[in-house]
Amino acid sequence: MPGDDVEHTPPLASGPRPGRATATDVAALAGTSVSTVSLVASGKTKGRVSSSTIARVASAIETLGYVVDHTASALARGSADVVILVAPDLSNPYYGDVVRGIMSVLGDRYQLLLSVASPGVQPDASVVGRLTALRPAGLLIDAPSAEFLAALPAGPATVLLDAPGSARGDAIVNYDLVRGTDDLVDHLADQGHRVLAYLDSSTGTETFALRRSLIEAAAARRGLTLLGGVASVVDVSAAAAAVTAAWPEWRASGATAVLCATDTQAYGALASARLHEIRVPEDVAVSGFDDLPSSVVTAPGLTSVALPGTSLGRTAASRMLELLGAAAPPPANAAADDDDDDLTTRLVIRDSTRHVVS
Amino acid sequence: MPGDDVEHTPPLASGPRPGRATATDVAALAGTSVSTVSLVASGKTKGRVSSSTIARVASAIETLGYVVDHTASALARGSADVVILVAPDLSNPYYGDVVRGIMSVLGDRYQLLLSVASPGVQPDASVVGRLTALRPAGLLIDAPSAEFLAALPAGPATVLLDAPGSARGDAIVNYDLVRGTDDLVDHLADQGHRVLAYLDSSTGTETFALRRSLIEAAAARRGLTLLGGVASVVDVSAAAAAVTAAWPEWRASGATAVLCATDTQAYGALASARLHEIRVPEDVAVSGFDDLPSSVVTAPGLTSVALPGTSLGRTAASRMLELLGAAAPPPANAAADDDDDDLTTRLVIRDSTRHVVS
DNA sequence: CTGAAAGCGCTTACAG
DNA sequence: CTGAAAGCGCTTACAG
Repeated sequence: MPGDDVEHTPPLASGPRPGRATATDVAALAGTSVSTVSLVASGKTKGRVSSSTIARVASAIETLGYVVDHTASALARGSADVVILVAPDLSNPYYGDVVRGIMSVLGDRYQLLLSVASPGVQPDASVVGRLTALRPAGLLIDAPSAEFLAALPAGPATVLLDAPGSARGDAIVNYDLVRGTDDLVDHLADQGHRVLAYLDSSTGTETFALRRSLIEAAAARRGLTLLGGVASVVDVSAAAAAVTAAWPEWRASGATAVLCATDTQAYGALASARLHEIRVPEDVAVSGFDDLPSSVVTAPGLTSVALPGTSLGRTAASRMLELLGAAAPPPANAAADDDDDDLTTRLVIRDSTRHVVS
Repeated sequence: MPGDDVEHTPPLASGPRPGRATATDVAALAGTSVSTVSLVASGKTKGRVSSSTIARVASAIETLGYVVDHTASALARGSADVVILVAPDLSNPYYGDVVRGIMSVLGDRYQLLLSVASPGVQPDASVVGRLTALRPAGLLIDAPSAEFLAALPAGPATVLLDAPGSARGDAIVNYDLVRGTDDLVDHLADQGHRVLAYLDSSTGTETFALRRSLIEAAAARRGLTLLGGVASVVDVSAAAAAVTAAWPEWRASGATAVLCATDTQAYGALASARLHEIRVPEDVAVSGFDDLPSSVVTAPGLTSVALPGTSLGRTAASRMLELLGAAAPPPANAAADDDDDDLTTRLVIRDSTRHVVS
């Protein structure tokens, strides 16, 4: 009789083991080997385990609350079910959207590990070493600098987010920034602005270089003058200080609009304007990028190029699942072709630019 | 001659090994055993390894760019150098501060892994299982619900953040909310308000229950009426909708001030007021909690109870290092006693409440 | 279909 | 001071 040759399982009288149940515990309870437990736990039973054994093991797993030890599994398989997101900064609420998009696609299959740098500082090579020591299955790199990319190891699957201009062999997911920036400059030109000032981000990531050059191109197309050379980190106070310092020169050059690389910096511009009794939009128009939730309630409401962060996250995560050979969750709408998510940026016009320059 | 008995190291002619160098590689290069490499790599050489051996191994480590494999190390030691932060939501920029504070204290010693739930949803027991399968050295739980705490495993070191009312044996780091809420209610009472409306968070975490009860207590102390029962998730639009719906009743009850559980919800209140042409602060005063960076530039500027998020993160991380037996970095100012960081909340008064009710 | 065995790369007593 | 060996808990050929 099958089952008779099973040694009497160690008396459970000794109480639940301190700590987690192991595959050995499950095997003992189910009367099988650890190999079989592993097969069942990882779902690789197709044509290899009888259904009665599967049932027995499954119930033992259930009873003991067994969860595969991630560390041991990672060591044995050579890589962990962990995807690491490297992002420059978390204080920008915009990243919350990206993270949410990523997690919605990754689901339970992979853990998302976050590696954040200090504001304005890019993670360096030593970070990369410690990161890969965790044996991640994949690396998601948001808004990287060129130096950081150069230090990246070749090992794990890598997807770059918001990294225009990177020519590595990696998968890259970028916003379509052209639409939003063109619309922004067109809108300002239509309002009668002739001289625009640009507050850049000093973070030194490619996405900001692209934003600047797209605005330059659009300004040239419309015959507008663009004043550059001013930058700050992505922080309200720092941006306010930079704007305050730049103001005399901008004024002298006849600038009537301040375009900022991020909404956060635009908040600084608004604060600086308020402080110096410069009226927005009457004296100067102000715009940003990101369309943060709070941009609805600033004084005045902030015109902004909206970046679809959740779409970026979802698309990047889907790409990652492809690279990892895991099936991406089926798209909700079968109409879409490859990308279900629209990465087009979109201009949101609010009162901060609603004034016609005479 | 020491070193002569070293087998000629495998010909490097075959090129750098694909993948990372292992302790075995280092041992071969240095002419020692893996045991010794392990000792040197982890700095446990005190009285166990000769300085010449240390030097040899160190240089081999340098040469090969050896980094201890985190996974294997975690398996051998029983726990990983990973600290997991469980937070309800990342879209609130306030969490950026907390994360920054935590990382500044954890430094290179531990990796911070982030587990975020969907907005308004608490992570449940299955999350806990997968979390502990990673063998984290510690768990940092921010703003947990009672149910979540009940599902927590006893294993890893745990520090609760912003979890008033939790009576587990865990280390808990809380804000001192009394000061900020008392000042808020006093301020409103001084301005002549007699009936206050409260927009609660529907997230169901303890910190919000405490905020409400502290406001209730302060209102009672000052003889004010507090209207409750209205709540929304922490989201601008949701809050706006909730306020819009509540407005008739609040008006009828004579409320002249709307206190919100978060700045984000206060933004919604501002947006709703603007939409319905209710003037702030003339018709109604509005306040929040968090003092987000953008609260400086809302229209009008938002009065808010500032929560020192960075301090919370730093303090919690220090507590964690204590629990883990790792020395916390020495406090910058030796004056402080136990806590270097001030967790006192502070009322920041802006225009949204600057109107005397007649 | 099933299990014994080797191996993932470390760490840690333990014996020299 | 140093190294051989066992073990962490899995996974995966491999042989039945």
